[in-house]
Amino acid sequence: MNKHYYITTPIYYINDVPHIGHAYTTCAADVMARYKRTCGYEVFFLTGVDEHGQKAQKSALEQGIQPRELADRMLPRFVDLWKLLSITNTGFIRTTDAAHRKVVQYLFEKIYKKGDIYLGEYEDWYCVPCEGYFTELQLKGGNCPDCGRGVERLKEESYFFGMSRYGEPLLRYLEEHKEFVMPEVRHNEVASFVKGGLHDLSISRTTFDWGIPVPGNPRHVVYVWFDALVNYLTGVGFLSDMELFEKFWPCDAHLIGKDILRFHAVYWPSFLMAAELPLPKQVFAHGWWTVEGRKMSKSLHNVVDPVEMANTYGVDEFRFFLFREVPFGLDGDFSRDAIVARINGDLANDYGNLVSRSVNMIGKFLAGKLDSPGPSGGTDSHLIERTQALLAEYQKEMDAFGFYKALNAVFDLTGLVNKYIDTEAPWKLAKEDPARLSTVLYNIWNGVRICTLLLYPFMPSKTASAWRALGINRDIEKAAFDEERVFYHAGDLSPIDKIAPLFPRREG
RNA sequence: GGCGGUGUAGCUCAGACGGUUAGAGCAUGCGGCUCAUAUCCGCAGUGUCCGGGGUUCAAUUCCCUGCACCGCCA
Repeated sequence: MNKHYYITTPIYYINDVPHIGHAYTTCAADVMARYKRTCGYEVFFLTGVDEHGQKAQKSALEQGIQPRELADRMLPRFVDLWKLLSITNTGFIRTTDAAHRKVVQYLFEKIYKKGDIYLGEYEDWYCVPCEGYFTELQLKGGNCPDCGRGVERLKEESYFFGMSRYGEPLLRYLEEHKEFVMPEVRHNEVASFVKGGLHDLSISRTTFDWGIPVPGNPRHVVYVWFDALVNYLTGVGFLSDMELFEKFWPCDAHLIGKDILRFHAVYWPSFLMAAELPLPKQVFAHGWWTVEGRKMSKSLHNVVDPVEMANTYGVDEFRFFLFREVPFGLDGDFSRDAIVARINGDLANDYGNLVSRSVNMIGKFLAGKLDSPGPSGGTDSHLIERTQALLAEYQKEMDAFGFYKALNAVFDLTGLVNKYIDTEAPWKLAKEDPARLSTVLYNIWNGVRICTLLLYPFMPSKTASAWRALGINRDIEKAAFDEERVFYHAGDLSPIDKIAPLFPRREG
């Protein structure tokens, strides 16, 4: 196999309780991973957890346990969630992995020896919960501009990364690679930030020790972001399995929330340039979810729990909603009304009902067995041509993380097939024209099959049921896009009979 | 304060290198079918395309300006 695709999520902070935002990024990566597999790519899909840092150390201390033990306890929250949400990651990294420590130290040392890391002194206002320094100007009323809590004056010896000298090369890279940061708004933000000039970056801490020690100076631990970003290398075998690494690096896409754009689009490429490693092809920053029109926050008690959503509405329905409701990259609003409307409208009425009526007609009118098609007429060609056009659109959008538009194309297709059924009226043909009937049902079967194929990355389990109901014995997870995209007559189908409603309608 | 974006049907949004009746989905109303999860298909709408000015034979689409909201930075 020579087509490779490497996609990542951020590593999630072990202290966090997983919410819709975590689920969003990870599901997006999963949708892309599944899609790329159907397109014949060998996919490496990495996610994981970030365990280091002052905040985790503090929590552990409060609970009277070691930070590592805290991490062990919290880990299942993420691992179990990904299992629940049908996530097909092929790699999972913990920043406490020995292999990771080795990579972080290796790179630190390499960049140090090169002269891009030097020892200096850092002084500024520091917010402990946010683990961030702020300048006098950034403070809001003397407090942390992010969380509003108090800050303390801190001075520490620190290693600095000479990021200032990477401003120019980075700017050039941004100009030559318009797709490096997506969507375009984010690209512009990054470019204007870099144009403003980059400062050297403090990349070690001495105020706590829960982290990776700086090689040769264990009083320092490596700054969390240096530690965290490097996971993208460790996770594909850098140093430990260079064959794997060579196959997948540079990364095709880092998926992130827009809040961590700067780390990924400025710091990370600078680190990589300093380490003389190729830069990732794309950083894609998606938007935030509000809840019933309001910002999601602990204090408002409106944090959306993905486990509850999956249990209440179904895993596939939840996944689908995330990408159907809002263009990927923009902010969106989550509400129970909205997800119910999507389930009833798109899934029950449009797609689900289409599957039901199609399967049922083949069962009822053809005794469950499809014949090869007879001569085609104008409506048939129209159906086939439009389907191919929509497929092309779907593919173009999927390749660029245009999930929303890709799904629009899918629902244009369900509309097209529903309309074809209406105009051809197989229930009449059953009485009047059996030859034409088998051609029409053959076309319908193909249309529904293609809808199902296109929905598979979003709803792996429901589409697998539909696939089986269509009589297909092959596993939908192994379906090859290029084989399945055409109308064909399959000789090896199981009898097609009935299907229980895939998506029962819900009360508001 | 600097840079960037957005403002179009009740709601969410698409769109026009300037040019005949400005679009889609949802919601609403009416009609049709009966294979199907009372589902599907068709029809009907409604809009000072944010305000003001300019360029032009012609602007909602281009330019300037004002207002509102949003993002990034300081």
